[in-house]
Amino acid sequence: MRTIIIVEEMNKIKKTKQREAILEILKNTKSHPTADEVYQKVRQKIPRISKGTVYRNLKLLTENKEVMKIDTGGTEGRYDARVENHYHFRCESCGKVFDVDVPVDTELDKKVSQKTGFNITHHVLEFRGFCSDCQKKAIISPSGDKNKEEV
Amino acid sequence: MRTIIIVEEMNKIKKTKQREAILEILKNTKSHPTADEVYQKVRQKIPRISKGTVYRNLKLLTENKEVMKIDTGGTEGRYDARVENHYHFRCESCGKVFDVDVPVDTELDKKVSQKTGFNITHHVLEFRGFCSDCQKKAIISPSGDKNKEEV
DNA sequence: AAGTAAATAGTAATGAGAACTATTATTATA
DNA sequence: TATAATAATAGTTCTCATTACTATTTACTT
Ligand SMILES: [Mn+2]
Ligand SMILES: [Mn+2]
Ligand SMILES: [Zn+2]
Ligand SMILES: [Zn+2]
Repeated sequence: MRTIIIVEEMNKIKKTKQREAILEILKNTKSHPTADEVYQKVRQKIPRISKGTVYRNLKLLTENKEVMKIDTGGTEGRYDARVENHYHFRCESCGKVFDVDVPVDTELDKKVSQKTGFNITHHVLEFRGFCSDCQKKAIISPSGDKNKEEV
Repeated sequence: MRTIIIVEEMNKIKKTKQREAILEILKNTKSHPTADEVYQKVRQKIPRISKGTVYRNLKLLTENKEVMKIDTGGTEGRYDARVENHYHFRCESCGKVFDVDVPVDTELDKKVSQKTGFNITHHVLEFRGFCSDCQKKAIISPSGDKNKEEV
């Protein structure tokens, strides 16, 4: 009787056109789309793709670090093919998310690690406010008008 | 016929023991509880309180800036009676959230505002990694054991 | 070409949170 | 204090993002 040690019993990941299409879409957009937005886009190429497939592959791609999930700001996750750590800005009016290209402060992680004793792997930084478009659109309503009433 | 101008037709907020109990709980904890955790806690004082009441009041208190909602890190919102901006650390193993007391970099907001043209009101910063407890608990499994197999 | 295991489409289930509604509690007023 | 007005509650249903399930299809191995 021979003894065989199987060193690695790895799950083999098969290449599919669905997953490739999803990755391609994320590589070609800067808008940080939600799962549903990715779904709408990929349907143009693969009309019979199911939403479950989109979710499953977004998760897989995230686990494999081929894309990153932005989990800040409420309910919907957003996806980003730019996988190295970087910062974002989220408009509190329209909800759009933009890249903010200032250097990532890795020293801060070390500093806080020292101070707190936590093992810090990274940090997530999101700026909030109003984007250029929403600033333009903002209409200052005449003071009090809404709640004035004649009796 | 007299003309009366009602300058302000304000929604009057009534004081309730439910809302006061919720606020009290948040003021007396540092653990950044979820809505459900607040619900479990407040039931000890008001057993017949409903979950909807907890959600509604957490929203109201957040709108009134008496508490703040932490909306980073996935699905569940967490609540914090410390309302001035400050940073957090989230353990990626147990999910606990801790305060990180380093000064908030408001200059960064100005800098990014200038650079991008966004009207930035604030930023949200969350450190990620493993808390002290989870570092201790971590057991390094003998290399490959899990996937070794005898045939 | 045949065998296998992973991935898919389609559908059902889950779970956080919001909406709805009849009843109750709080505040204003006579 | 009694009465009236209306905000808030309890309990329930609904919504919506995401995951789980399952029979069928597809990709890779031999
Ligand atoms: Mn990005
Ligand atoms: Mn805090
Ligand atoms: Zn905007
Ligand atoms: Zn932990």
